[in-house]
Amino acid sequence: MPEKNRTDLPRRELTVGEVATRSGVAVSTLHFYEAKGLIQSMRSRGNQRRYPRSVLRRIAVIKIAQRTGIPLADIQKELSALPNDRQLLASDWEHLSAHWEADLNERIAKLTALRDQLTSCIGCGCLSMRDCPLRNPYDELSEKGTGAYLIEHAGEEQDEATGCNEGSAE
Amino acid sequence: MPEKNRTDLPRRELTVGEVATRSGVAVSTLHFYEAKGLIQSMRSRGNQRRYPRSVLRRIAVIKIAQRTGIPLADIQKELSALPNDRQLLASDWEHLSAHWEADLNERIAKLTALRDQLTSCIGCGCLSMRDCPLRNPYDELSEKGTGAYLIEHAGEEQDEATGCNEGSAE
DNA sequence: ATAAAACCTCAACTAAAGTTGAGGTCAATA
DNA sequence: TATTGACCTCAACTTTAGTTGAGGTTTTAT
Repeated sequence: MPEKNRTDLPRRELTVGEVATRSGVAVSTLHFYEAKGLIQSMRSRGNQRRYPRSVLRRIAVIKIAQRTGIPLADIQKELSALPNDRQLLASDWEHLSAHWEADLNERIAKLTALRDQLTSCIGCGCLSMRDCPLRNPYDELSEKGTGAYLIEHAGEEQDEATGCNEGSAE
Repeated sequence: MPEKNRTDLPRRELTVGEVATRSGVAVSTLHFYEAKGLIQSMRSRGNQRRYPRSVLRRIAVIKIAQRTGIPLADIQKELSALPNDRQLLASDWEHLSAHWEADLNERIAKLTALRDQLTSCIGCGCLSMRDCPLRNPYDELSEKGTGAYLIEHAGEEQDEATGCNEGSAE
């Protein structure tokens, strides 16, 4: 029966193991987050990690951001760009969460648009390069300049001009 | 000026390069997809890949599925589980797209729930393990039995019972 | 016939987000 | 005090979705 009282003074610093169980992330992940600059730790004389309780809040924020689909590198940037850099204030949370909410909304809008196109194309199945909205992802295009549009439309004139519902006309 | 007429008989088999430009994916990606069993090719006497035109439709379907967030391995499974396995019929598309639509809807619902929680928590920021809906992702839980719930709630009684809006109470 | 463009294979590399293991140290308890 | 569980570092491995490069062959056009 490990993880016992451990001199349970009301408010001590936490060990990695304690942070791990209380936050629900693995010890190796805490090491990893530290290496990536997402969290910091103090060390005991014996070089073991010791965390202030505020790290739990920080990890909670990281996990929420991840759920919204933000990559760790971006989370790190935003956390470290905070005025103070260490403690997460309520105002920080307000700032971050508002930002992430906007991000989430964008991704939801994108997926919803895709879903609607898919819905309207289920009965069709033409996938025509010219006519099918599924084949013309302009939104993708504007979000990153891959040049996909130009590539996808090269040779368009004489190719793939299949009518709707032709099945497998090969 | 490469990629010229190349004996432009009305309907020939396509080379990798042609498939690449017409589908908008790189040649290396076509190799990769073939290695993963997502597409197949015939070979010329000189061992070069030759594709039937139907491969363009197949790639279109793969790309759409990817946009919805389906991993390639799953796409491969679904494509290879098709009655016929080679040509994509309109009925196949109907089947696949209906399935993916359901999948998409689920993901949209999840993100929307998260967004709503985020919205309601922006002004709060308590992130309380006990009270904050953002900290209790039951949906995640039911989708994969990570045991996150139990871990996240271990030691709940005496810890992290922070009230709302306490800022950084460290 | 020959040069250039396109193609081939195979191995190695990339990025993200971690996990696993080896070899060794620290700390709390019996 | 000794043991055991927790901890340390560092390197290597995992997965997904590809990309890059080396070294060599095939096609096509001139």
